[in-house]
Amino acid sequence: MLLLTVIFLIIIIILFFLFFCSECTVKMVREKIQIKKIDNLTARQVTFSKRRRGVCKKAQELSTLCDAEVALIVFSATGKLFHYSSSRKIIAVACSARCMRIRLLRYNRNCNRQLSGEDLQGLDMDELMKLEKIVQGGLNSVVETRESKLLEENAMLKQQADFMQKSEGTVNGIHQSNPSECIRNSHGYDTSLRLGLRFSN
Amino acid sequence: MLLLTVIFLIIIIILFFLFFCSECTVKMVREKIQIKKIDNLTARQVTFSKRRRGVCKKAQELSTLCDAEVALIVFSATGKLFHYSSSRKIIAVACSARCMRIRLLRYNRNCNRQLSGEDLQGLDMDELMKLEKIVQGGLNSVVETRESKLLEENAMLKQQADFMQKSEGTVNGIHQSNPSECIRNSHGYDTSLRLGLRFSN
DNA sequence: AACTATTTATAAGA
DNA sequence: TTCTTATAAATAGTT
Repeated sequence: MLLLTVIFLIIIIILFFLFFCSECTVKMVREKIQIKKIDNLTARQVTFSKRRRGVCKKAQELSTLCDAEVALIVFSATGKLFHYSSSRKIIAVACSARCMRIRLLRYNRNCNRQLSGEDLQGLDMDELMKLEKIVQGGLNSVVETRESKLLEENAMLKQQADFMQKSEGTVNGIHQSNPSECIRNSHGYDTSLRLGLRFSN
Repeated sequence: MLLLTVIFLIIIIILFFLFFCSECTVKMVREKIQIKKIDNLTARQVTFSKRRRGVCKKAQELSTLCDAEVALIVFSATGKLFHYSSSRKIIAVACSARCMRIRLLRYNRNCNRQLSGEDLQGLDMDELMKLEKIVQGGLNSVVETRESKLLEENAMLKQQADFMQKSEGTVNGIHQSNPSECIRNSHGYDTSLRLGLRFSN
């Protein structure tokens, strides 16, 4: 009887020991990370690889579960492009809307100077939220005055082309040297791409 | 002594009971979900709201931790737009690249017909991965022949405008009726936006 | 909107 | 890079 009691006591003690031991190691082994730039290059690259896949998966799931259209665009610090889009149209829609806005801005301003590279850089989705009203108010005038605006439009397009050509071959101001290294996405495509655009913060 | 032993036995039994009880309820209370469209409308909307915030947070974290440029664009099933972008440029870069590609395709094809709505819908990021080579091979000819192509370019732009105007006010083929309902993003902006574009699958 | 039991993502280490 | 493990984080179901 005494022996039995001792055995049970030992079992209880072992259980408590295991419990508290794991409690202690919790805080030793892994702390929650701070959301700030990871200093160590290797760790940053590993985390990028893991989390990029994680975000992409989440985006896909959101699209499938909730019948939503989702597009995700990621440029690594080395200038590689990765993307996911739930349908072929979502990027086209966003870009068409943005192109519309650029052109409508020009009409509404009655501005004759050429659109500069800086103007192009400053336009993004943050400004798209005002698109609807601008489209409603400005589209008719676009159509009505388009004949007299042909050259103006083309000046803008030409400037866009020049802007891209000027920065050709540099990303983050550094010439890329390893074009063959690439990662394939979930569709099996090579999405590694040097965009040929300056991309500074 | 006997009493003590019995007490320990009872403790052990209770522990095991609790253990197995929780094991059983595991499979009762929550199964892992299948990644397919959620049938119930309310559940789908709730999940959309939760997961959209989740993906957006993940995108932000990826950008901060790994020094990457990230853009996320989400259209809900009702046509509302939500987005996150780590810098003001990433969408502009993607759109500029896409616009370049549309125009270069036209030059390379030596095609005189007007770009149709279908052509616009078919172009997206999947094709952007080939951009660099096209830019390298085609940009010079763009600049050289631009004078004779002014009208052709404008035909394309005009067609884009018409395409947007034709579908004005409908998303997924359904007229929206609640323009005032909106959700603010992390920047505090109203990103709810009816794009005025047909958006079918 | 809040809770919580569970699944999922992922940091650290190998 | 990929695997494992243990913890942190996200979230499905419920209230």
